[in-house]
Amino acid sequence: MTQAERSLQLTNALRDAGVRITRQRAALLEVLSVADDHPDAIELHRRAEIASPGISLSTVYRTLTALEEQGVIHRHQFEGASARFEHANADHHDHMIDVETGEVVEFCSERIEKLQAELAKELGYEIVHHRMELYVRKTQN
Amino acid sequence: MTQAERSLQLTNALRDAGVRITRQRAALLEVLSVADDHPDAIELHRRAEIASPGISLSTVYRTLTALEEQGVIHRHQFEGASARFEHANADHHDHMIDVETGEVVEFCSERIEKLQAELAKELGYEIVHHRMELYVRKTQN
DNA sequence: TTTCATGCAAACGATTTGCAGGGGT
DNA sequence: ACCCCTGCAAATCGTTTGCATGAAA
Repeated sequence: MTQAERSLQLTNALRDAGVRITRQRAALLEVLSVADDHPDAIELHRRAEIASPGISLSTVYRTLTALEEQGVIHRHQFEGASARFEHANADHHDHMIDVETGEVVEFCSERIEKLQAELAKELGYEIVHHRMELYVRKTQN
Repeated sequence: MTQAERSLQLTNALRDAGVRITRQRAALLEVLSVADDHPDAIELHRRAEIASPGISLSTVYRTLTALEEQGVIHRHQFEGASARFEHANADHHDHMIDVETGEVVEFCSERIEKLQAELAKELGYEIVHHRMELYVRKTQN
């Protein structure tokens, strides 16, 4: 499936869910699908203005909330920073945040996930979702 | 060592670090050392008012920041909630948050910690600190 | 043509801060 | 005495919301 097909499929699904695809929303969807980093609302606003000049910050926030509710994007609240977003089409993963640069690296560990589930079960719980963030620094040499 | 001795030792250490022990701070330290839950600033303010009537919320916030800087307490930013605090005299642990009740359960896994360190190392990082939160629900039956 | 979405400005809630007076040490 | 700490009120910052207008469907 090409990128254009995937994009069309997504907008159709959103329309079916009652989410109107306006110029502003199309711009944000494009910006999000292209992004390979984890931008915050302000940065997304900046990027969306290129395709949709005059788009307001409230629209950005409202759209991000709507897309999150539809499961199209994920919202992350890293320490001491405003919320950062990413497209949800990748597999589940967790994050390492470079404390010097703010750069985010994705990683995944089946083994950790399994241990988490076991620990929860032992205490009589099931996991609804989890958050695991490693605040890291580049090792010398 | 008795509780009273531990408390005296702590206030002496704080004084040595240049942190004056005022009536308000003593009240907060007492409230924090007695708490077996993870209260937020508003709740701590409420509790501190018993020992120190009229204590202001700003003083609570300022003191919490100071105590955190001294390593006396830990600050947790769980999802969709204001910061919650706990005394730092226990061993390292992570948290499960019951999404229905907001109740917090502490847990610890050497194995997970080890895996985290390995994963970071593989990517050329060392862990400064981490955050692992399991948002859970009581299992039926 | 009926909603739902937008832009603007104002509201929000948690937390921080400037200032003048008070209290540890 | 010195200067840090307090209470108050106002400021901050990211985010949300009320409202009148505009545009998907």
